[in-house]
Formats: sequence, structure tokens, C-alpha cells
Amino acid sequence: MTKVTKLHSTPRAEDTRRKIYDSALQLFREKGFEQTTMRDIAQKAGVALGAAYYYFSSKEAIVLAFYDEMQHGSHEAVLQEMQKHKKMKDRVRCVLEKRLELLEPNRKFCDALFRHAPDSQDPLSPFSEETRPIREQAIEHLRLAVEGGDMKIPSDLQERLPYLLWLYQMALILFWLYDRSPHQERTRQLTEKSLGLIVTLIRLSTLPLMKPVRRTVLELVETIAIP
Amino acid sequence: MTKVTKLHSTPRAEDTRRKIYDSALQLFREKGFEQTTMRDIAQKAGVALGAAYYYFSSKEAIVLAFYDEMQHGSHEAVLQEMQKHKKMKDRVRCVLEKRLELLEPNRKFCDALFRHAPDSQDPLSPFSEETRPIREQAIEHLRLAVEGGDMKIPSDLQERLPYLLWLYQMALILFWLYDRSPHQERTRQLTEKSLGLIVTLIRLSTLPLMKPVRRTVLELVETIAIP
DNA sequence: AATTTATTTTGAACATGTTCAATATGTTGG
DNA sequence: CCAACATATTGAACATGTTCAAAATAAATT
Repeated sequence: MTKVTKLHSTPRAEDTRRKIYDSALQLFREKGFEQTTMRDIAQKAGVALGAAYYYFSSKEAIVLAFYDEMQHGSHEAVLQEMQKHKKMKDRVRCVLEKRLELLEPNRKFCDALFRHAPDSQDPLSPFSEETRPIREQAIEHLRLAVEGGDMKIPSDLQERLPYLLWLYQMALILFWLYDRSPHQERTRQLTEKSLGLIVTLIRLSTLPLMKPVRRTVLELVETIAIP
Repeated sequence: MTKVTKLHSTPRAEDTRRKIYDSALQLFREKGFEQTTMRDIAQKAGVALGAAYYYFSSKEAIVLAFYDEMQHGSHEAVLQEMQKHKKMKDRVRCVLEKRLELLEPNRKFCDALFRHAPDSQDPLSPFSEETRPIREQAIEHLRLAVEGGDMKIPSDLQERLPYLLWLYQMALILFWLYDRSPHQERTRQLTEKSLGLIVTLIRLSTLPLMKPVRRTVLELVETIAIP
């Protein structure tokens, strides 16, 4: 009879994992992802090199764990903050701002997350099967932002809009990552302007004139949707 | 008196460089970028490992050399093909199709080009200072496609449209890179649909109603433009 | 031709992500 | 408490991108 055993779930294991995870993030924040070696991490955590790989399948998996924790840890806070607003624009802005706010202290190593983005086969890609749960919760936030808002969304657009906004959020994060302007001022500019544009475009999309455009956009979204 | 010496420019050097370059591309095509080691490349080229680094500053630099060669090598062909068309849509399609056609046999390793895209400090990023010449020629192609076309472009948009189309092209290539559909059918779909959409949007942008939208878009483009 | 300088080539050495067999430590059923 | 199993830890070994000082070769100068 095989016993189902959860690995890494004993108190001691949990503790070791935490030590490794915390050491890693601290070093990543100080020196960046590339400049931090797995040996650095193990040493700081006071364990052998191999231990790091017992708990994390790779160096980048540590960053993914961070992203996962951030995504799930922010769930309540985002919902709460969002409730304060009625307008869809403000609600979406909430989601976007909260994300950047959480990423802020970790700006130095988050680029590692996008390193493998172009390969959807890579488990660490934001588009991969493995990162689906993270992605879906992020999309869920945006769905709530849209549905709880005051805006009338054409029904055929309603379904896919959250996914589109997620793509938009990813693009913003990417831009933010290498925004070299002081305090990432340009990202804030870009966010405001693009957010306004999106709202305007959705408004315009209700015009009869725009029917064919909306149809094309929707077909397009189906083409790029992740099954 | 210092003598200006061009490195790697003697016939022998040129020959060695070529051997390394050709071996590398062949291996990349067969096994992909990751699966090919610098030792493989050196061995196939019949030189020592160090020689590869004498001619290419890194493994990825070989891919960049390929991209550069492709970009410059295709210049005439693109211009010629483009002349056959009057409509802007067809002319832009020419540019897009030619690019994908040239990338096609090298699909297996081109993803390496985007690996470092998120870091504009990285010399190999498509947005870096180092890759500026390649980028600018690509943008130039799109400028010619637009200007030689039959379409009336609002003057304030004219200036930045080629850059926008270049961003669009980059996104398409990215999509194409991990399009797993047979013969990358979805990329072709996406290209047609999005191209149609772009043309429609430009048309619509001439409407007086769209004046404020166009202004926002242009401000937005200024924000994301590479200086 | 001999000497000096410039270029090209070499391969050993290094750094670092990763694997894995061995060992230690803890847990459990008898 | 003991054996047997499960879990956790170790560190040496490996693969591979990269560096670099030394050696080989070619070119230029005297």
C-alpha cells in the first residue's frame, strides 16, 4: 500500500525551505538575479548547495515561487482596495497599481520572469501550462474589476476583455521593468494614458459604426487566446 | 604612431570566422540554441574552443550576427518585392512576410533573440543601443511601405507610424516563435486579421470624432519611443 | 634575413547551474 | 526499543559558457 506523502511539509522542511527562499530573495534584491549564485544562497541560508535544489527545481523557480506568493498573497488586498471604487477605470487601475507596488522592491530580479517568456513550452513562461493558476487568478482580478464596474461592456467583448487586460498588464510590467526614468515616471504616464485610451475605445466600440471593428478584434483575440 | 588595425579582416580570419558561423547556424538549426554547445560549434568548425570567442563575444552574439546578416541581406529583396504593390496593406504585408520567410528555417533558435529582450541594457536586446542599426533599417522598411503606399495618413501619425509598425512586427515574430499550430497557420491568421484592423483603424482615425483618440495615441507613442 | 610587432589560435582554468549517490536524520509499525 | 521506511541533507562530480595567458603564425620594419 503506497502512502501519500507530502514532500517538504514537515516543520523542519518548511523551515529549511523558508531559510533558502528568504536568503534568495534578499540576495536577489541586493545583487539582482544574475549576480546571485546558488552557492551564495545556500551559504546565506546555512545549508549545502544540494538543499536548495531539494526545495526548488531551479534558480528561476525561486523567482516563480515569489511571484506565486505575491499573486496569492495580494488577493484580499486587491479585492478590498477595489471595492472602494465604482468606475471601471479606477478599479482596473487598482489592480495594476497594486501589482507594481508589490513588484517595486523586487524590481532588480523580476526580469528573470520574462527571460523565458518567448517559449510557451518552458514551465516558467507566463503563458505555460504550469503557470496557469497564477495567470488565471490574475485574470480573475481583472474580471472582477470589469464586472464590478459601472461600465457597459458589449456582451461579446465581456468574455474576453479580462484576458486582454491581462495581456495589457503584462506589457506594462515589461515596460516598467526597464523603465530607467526616475521613479519609473514614464510607466505611470503610460499607464494613465493607455488606461484612458482603453476606456475610450471600449466606449467607442458600442457605436454601430464600430460593429465590424469589434468583430475583427474578437476574432483576433480568439486567435491569440491560450486554450 | 598608432596604427589602425581591423581585426578579423584578413582572408584567413574571414575564413575561420565563416567556418565558425556556418557550423554554429547549422547546429542551431538541427538542435536548437540551448542544445548546441560552444564546444560542439568549435569542434564542427575544426578549431579550438577559444577561437569561437575570438570571433564572437558570446554564444548569443552568433545569433545576433545571423539576424544582422538577414536584415541587411534582405534589403534589396524587400524593396523589390514592395514595388509590386500599391496598397499600403500589401506593402506592409510584404515586409512582414519576407521577414518570417527568412526566419522560417531558423525557427528553432531565433527565440534566443528575445531571451534578453526585457533588459534594454543588454547589448543583445532588440531595444538596445547596440542593435540600433538593425532596428533602424527594419523601421526604414516599414517607413517605405507606408510612404510609398496609397493611403492617406494623418500627418501627425505619419512620423511615428513606422515605429509602431515595427513594434507590431516584433510582437508578430514573438507570436510566431511559439505558434505550435501546423505550419504556423495561426500566425498567418493573426497577421491577416491584425493587418486589416490596423488599416481600418488608420482609416477611422481620420474621422473628426477620433481627433482626441489620435492625440492620446500619439502621446502614448512618445512615451514608449526609444530616444 | 633577422627582428619586431600584430594577429590568430590554443587549451587549460574558472564560475556557476544542476544532478545524484551516499549519508544522516526523523518517523512508524511491531 | 528496534528495524524498516520516509524524509532531509550533504558535497562531490558534471556540463557548459566564458576568460586568459601562452604559443603559433603572419606581417611589417630595419
